Order: sequence, then C-alpha cells, then structure tokens
Amino acid sequence: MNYWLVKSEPDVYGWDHLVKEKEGTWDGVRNHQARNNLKAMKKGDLVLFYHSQSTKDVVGVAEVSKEFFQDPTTDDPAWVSVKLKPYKKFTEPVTLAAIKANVKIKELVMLRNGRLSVMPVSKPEFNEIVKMSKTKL
DNA sequence: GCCAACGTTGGC
DNA sequence: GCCAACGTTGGC
Repeated sequence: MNYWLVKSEPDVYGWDHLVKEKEGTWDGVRNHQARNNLKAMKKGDLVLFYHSQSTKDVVGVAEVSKEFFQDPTTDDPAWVSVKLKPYKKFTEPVTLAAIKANVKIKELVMLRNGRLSVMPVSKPEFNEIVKMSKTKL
C-alpha cells in the first residue's frame, strides 16, 4: 500500500466534484514526474486530496479505483490517467500553513517542489496529516 | 498582482 | 548539448 498526494484547483475539479461524480478520472497530467507517479499507483492506494490556490488545504482522502490507462484527453501514449473515488472527507481540513508548521512532515515533497501535481507521501507523513485532520479513517 | 521555481522551447 | 527566453503554476 502506497500513499500519495494530488493537487487540484477546486474551481476546476475539487473534492466536491469527485463526491458528486462518485469516481473521477485524473487526466490532463502533462508532467513526467507526475506521470511516473500516476503509473506507480495501485488500486486501493490512498491519496491525500489537496486544494491549491484558493483554500490551500488537504480536504480529504481519495482511493485509487482504477490503475493507470491511456489519458482520454490525448492520443499521445506518453500520458496516462488513473481513476479516484472519495474515501473519506476530513473532519477538519489540514492547511498548508499547518503542514509547514509541523516539523514531523517538513520533508513532504510538496514543500520542496511546489509545482508537482502528483507526488508520493510516506506512511508516517500520511498518518500525521490524517491525525492533524482529526479524522478517523 | 507579484515573484520564485521549474519545465519547455529554440537558437547556436 | 548548452543555455537563454519564455510560459505556467502556485504561494503570498
């Protein structure tokens, strides 16, 4: 079981969209590093769902429901998508400021490479963020 | 709205 | 193959 974090602009495709659709296709990724991470995702992996730009917080956990396949938004076989479904909404969103303030997770990839949209999260980091959200998974 | 970080593009 | 210019992302 691996853990991940995906970033999304809530205006474009936020947590609420995912909940409404029940299952969302994570397409349009055009970054090699992010693509490699998508390919490494396994069904059942848990994914922190981060809202960028407006609220800047992790709002919940999604689950990988389908492993990578050809990105439907392009014919270029270089790009892939996965499918995600909502797993659990956080009781309290975990803000970027709170993450930055927590020394236990200062190695989080997001803090080092702010522009990556799909990134791995270690198990301790995942657990710590869930703990900060006061959510029981 | 500004700026930093990073990826991509194109000239050489 | 290097590097400057440019575009995009995302935090502030």
